[in-house]
Amino acid sequence: MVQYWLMKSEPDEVSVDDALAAPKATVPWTGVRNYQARNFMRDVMRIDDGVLFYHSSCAEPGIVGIARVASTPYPDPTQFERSSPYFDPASKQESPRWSLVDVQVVKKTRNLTLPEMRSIPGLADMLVLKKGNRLSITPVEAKHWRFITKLLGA
DNA sequence: GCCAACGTTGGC
DNA sequence: GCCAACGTTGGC
Repeated sequence: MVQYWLMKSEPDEVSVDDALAAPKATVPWTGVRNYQARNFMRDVMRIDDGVLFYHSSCAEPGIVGIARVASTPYPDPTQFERSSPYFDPASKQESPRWSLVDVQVVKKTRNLTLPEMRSIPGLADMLVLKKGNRLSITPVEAKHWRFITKLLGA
């Protein structure tokens, strides 16, 4: 069964435009260092799951594109790169701690901003809007996916 | 830059 | 296993 996700990226690191410019509009979702988010990628996601591409930690946080899960999980290479900010000295090649999936942008949309999302009653119970939420990957209910993709004409 | 909220670490 | 201290996220 296809599931839906919201995945946060800091546009200073990888924006939706950066992803679109990549080969096949596909980027490895590097840098996740939270176990819950990792478990979603490693254990739950399937190829073709729907993804809301979200810009965080920026001037106008919001959903900026529709994407899809484009690979099965594999070890995040940055955990082994000594020069990377995501280097994890405790992770071993033979038992990698951090996994990721590839994400392919299907369509860039207008920015459905965080304030606009908060203003829509039908979206109020989205996990990403819950107070104190810091999780960079959250599951999205089918009703929310349908509402948002329709709203964005995607 | 501030700070609320939450996750992780490590001593005990 | 508890929990204080610390670090990070991310909106504002």
